[in-house]
Amino acid sequence: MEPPDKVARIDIPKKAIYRLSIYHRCLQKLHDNGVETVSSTTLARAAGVKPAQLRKDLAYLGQFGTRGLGYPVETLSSIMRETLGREHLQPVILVGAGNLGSALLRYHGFEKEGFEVVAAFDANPEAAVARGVTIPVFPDSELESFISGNSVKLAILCVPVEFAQAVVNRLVAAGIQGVLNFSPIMLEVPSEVTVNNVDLALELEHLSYFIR
Amino acid sequence: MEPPDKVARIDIPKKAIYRLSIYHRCLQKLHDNGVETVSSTTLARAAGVKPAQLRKDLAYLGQFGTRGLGYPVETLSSIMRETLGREHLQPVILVGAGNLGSALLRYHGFEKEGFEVVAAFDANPEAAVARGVTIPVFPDSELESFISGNSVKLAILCVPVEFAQAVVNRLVAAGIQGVLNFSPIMLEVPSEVTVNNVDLALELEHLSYFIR
DNA sequence: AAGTGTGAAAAGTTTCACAGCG
DNA sequence: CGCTGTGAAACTTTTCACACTT
Repeated sequence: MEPPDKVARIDIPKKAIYRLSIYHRCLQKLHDNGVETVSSTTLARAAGVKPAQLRKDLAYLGQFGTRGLGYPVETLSSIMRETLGREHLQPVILVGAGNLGSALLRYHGFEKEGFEVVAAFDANPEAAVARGVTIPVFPDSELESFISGNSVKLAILCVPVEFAQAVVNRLVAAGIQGVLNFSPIMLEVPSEVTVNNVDLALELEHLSYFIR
Repeated sequence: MEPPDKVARIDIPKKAIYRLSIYHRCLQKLHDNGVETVSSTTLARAAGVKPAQLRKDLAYLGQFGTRGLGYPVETLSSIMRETLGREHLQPVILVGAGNLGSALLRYHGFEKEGFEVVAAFDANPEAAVARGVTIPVFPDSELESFISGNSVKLAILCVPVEFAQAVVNRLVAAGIQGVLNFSPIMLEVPSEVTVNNVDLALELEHLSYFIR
């Protein structure tokens, strides 16, 4: 028995999904500038990809272009918002408001792109507040009740590496379905949960390979 | 005329290089625990990959395993340190000590993995110092002289998105060869310069696609 | 003339399966 | 026997080239 999954989603290649988010961002900028139509060549240049790849990626969403003219910015933008699951504002929680975690909270880089970080959790909430965090910081014992009470599905994980697996287990048990993990560790989660790793030291190490 | 490039480097697949860094980290941990030999199955599990892939990846470095036994932790570790360009401590600068930049400086996640952030640059150095940054923060006018004077090759870029391209142009002109870019923009650089993007909002957007 | 949509070729990556060595 | 090293197969992703539409 196949799950009654939402349309199309199954066949879009993983890497294409990343690019769709980039296109989405470019389209928003074009829309803000009053542009109504854009060609694959122009949008591809803005996104840093080849025109053919852009067209192939957009084709996963359906046929929205007009030959000889290009793509309608507004239409494409809302189709993508829907496909990417961004029609509704997603609440996000942050777990581990230490050095990095509290920095991300003050950074507000997520809010700018339309995500609302609604609460943070830490073993020591007072310390986080003292670091200048303005959103509510709760003791981590309240994690489970907050997640289920507020139907939170996304979490940003910034706890020290030795606690990461234990904490993610609790998050998953409480209903979290997507985790942005900043710990340098491969978390083990059930297959229905998605983990994205942001490993800063790894990125630097990768760079150091390419410098002569 | 081919450049007299260092051995092997040319044929290692891009994605394998990321994994080599992960293996390197796992090997260091094993070494700290006094383990002398490790099998592909064990190391693969620690790194979160399949044994066959691990063996294929390690084979890019040469033949170091002993059949029936496994790989020598110490030897492999130093081969990898060399291949990844980590024999010598690489100095790194950070440009843009605002909210995110100064947070990364206080985080010390890079130092833990053996990179030394030697200086930071900002249009307003005093503000960064006030944020509790302890390494020297210079006005950005001193970027060029510092980079060439100290042979810096790696930079972490945390300036606001509208300045990112202009700043990276200066970095490249001054001799920077690798950039860890936190701005949500595709930077244009000459092909001999490597840019790694860390786009936090993009990662969240990617997650929101996968949650039901 | 300009620009999309798409099959088919090419390139890149992962997995398999097993020969061969210690 | 256990475990590496690897050629070949399978799979995924990118690029090309051009028919087709406005």
